[in-house]
Formats: sequence, C-alpha cells, structure tokens
Amino acid sequence: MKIGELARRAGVSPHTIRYYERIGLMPRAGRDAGGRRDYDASALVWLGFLGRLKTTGMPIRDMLAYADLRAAGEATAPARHDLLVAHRARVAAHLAELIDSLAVLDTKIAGYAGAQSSEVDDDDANPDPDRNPL
Amino acid sequence: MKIGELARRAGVSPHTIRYYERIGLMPRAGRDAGGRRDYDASALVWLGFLGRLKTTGMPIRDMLAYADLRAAGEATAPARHDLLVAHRARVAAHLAELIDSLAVLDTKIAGYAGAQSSEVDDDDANPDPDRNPL
DNA sequence: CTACGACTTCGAGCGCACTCCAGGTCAAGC
DNA sequence: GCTTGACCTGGAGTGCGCTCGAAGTCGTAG
Repeated sequence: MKIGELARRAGVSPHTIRYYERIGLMPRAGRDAGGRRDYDASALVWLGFLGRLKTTGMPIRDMLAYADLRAAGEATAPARHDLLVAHRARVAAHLAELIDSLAVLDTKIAGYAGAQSSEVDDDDANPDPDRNPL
Repeated sequence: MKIGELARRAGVSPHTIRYYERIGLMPRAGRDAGGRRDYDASALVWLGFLGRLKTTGMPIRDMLAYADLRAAGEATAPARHDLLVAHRARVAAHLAELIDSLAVLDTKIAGYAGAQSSEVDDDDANPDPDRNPL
C-alpha cells in the first residue's frame, strides 16, 4: 500500500510517516519503480504499536531506543522486555494520578452543581468520595 | 509567603509561577515593600488545582479560559461548571484509552516473557484478557 | 496530449509550555 | 561595610513533535 492509504488506516498524516522514517522510527520503506514508498501490513501494525506507546506518553526518543533494539535482532528481546516493563510502571503510575485527579474534578463539579451563588472556588467543597471513577 | 516557598510547596519552579502570572493564569500577586511577590494560602490552592488540570491534560489556553471566568465573578459559575464537565469527559475518554493501551502493553510483555527467541514482534501474541489493569 | 492528484526531497516554521539569561535590587548575617 | 542569596524585569532560547511549503516527478483518466 502507498503512504496515503497507510496514513489513513493508521490515523496519522503522510507527513508524520515520512518524519518517522527520517528519524528512524520506521524502517526505510521499500520503493516502487517510481520511487514511491510501498508498505505491507507489518508497517500498519508497527504504526499501531507506536500509537499505543504515544497514547501512553512515551517520548519519541524512547520509542527510538525500542525501534533500534528491534532492528538489532532477536538478541535484544530481553532489553526490549525490560524497556516495556519500565514503561508500563510509568503508565500505571500516571493512570493512578489521573484517577486521583478525576476524583478532584468530580468534587469540584459537585461543588458547582450543589451551590447557587455560594463560594465554591479554592477549596474542596462537598466531598463525594464514593463516586465512580468513570 | 515568597515565591520560592510557594514554588517548593507547589512542586513547580519560581520561573513557572512568574510565567503563569505573566500570561494571566495566576492573578497578579501583591508585592512587599521591596517589590517582591507575597502570597497567601489561596495561591497554593489555586496552583494545586492548576496542577490537577495539567495532570489531566488540559492545555494552558483552557486553564486560562477558566481563570478568566473565575476572575469575572460568581455569575460565571455555570460556565465554569460546564467547562469542567466537558473536560471531565475528555479525561474519562483518555483514561479508557490508557487502560486499553495498558492491556496491549501487558500482552506484548507477556509475549516477551513467554517466548525464548521466538517471533514476538508485530502481532498480539499470547492474549491474556483477564489481566488486572493495575 | 494533458490535466490531475498523489507522491518525492529538503528545509524551514510552528505551537506549546516552559526555562534561562542579563543586569539589577534588596534584606539579613557576619 | 560587605557578602550572600533570593528576588525583580524583559526578552531570548529550548525541546518536543510534528506540520508545512517549494519545486519537482509519476501514473492514470479523459
């Protein structure tokens, strides 16, 4: 498939894909007779995985480290494993922070909902600790 | 309290606090005889709340909108409420995405753990759907 | 044959959220 | 009196992750 289709399917722009190739995040794509990039399904899978890493807040330089290990062959599997485990821990921590902050947000919202022109700002009014996180 | 102490207590740099004041995210602080900023506890609470908004991914321009409404008085309480509710929805959506991606990460990690030099990359090997998100 | 859209490279530009620097002021301790 | 450290202002610089523009090539439809 061409870069346009890959981009559409992965939910990114062709610009982004070229940028990823430039910095080494995508392997250099094979070209057709006219010099255009031609991708197979594995490129889509890899882009999808990169998207997961991005969603979970991994900086590009870390993705690059992972990509480089991957390109270096099977011997780097343990290192890649460790990288993912470390990243997982950071994601879990961030997730906990988010859930925490969501509760604060809900408290604040409850304050606004419960108070008609009474003071609401700058304090944790109307606590409602048993609120469902989602 | 002085800016240094506020910064330490809020977990940000004095630079950041001055920056927030410059862009209108913090109200202009009162000054002492020597022209230095002097804060009371409410500044710390407000900074803490800004931190929550930041943790949950709110861009500064949106915080600014909230801060402006807040500065405009009690009449804007409904608007502020709506702003927070909308933000809450985005946070919840992001949270769901994160949990999803964490599961993918766990699948990948399980693949690395379970396979000695067998192919692991580029596919969702060894699914384990009942894994605990945290 | 021609027009069109999708592609190519390279380099510059952008938005965000800080972060730092220069050059100066001020208050307290020795 | 002098040093030290925290503070002041205004403006420039940084790192990240794209995003865009210019100028040109290619392949298919009409």
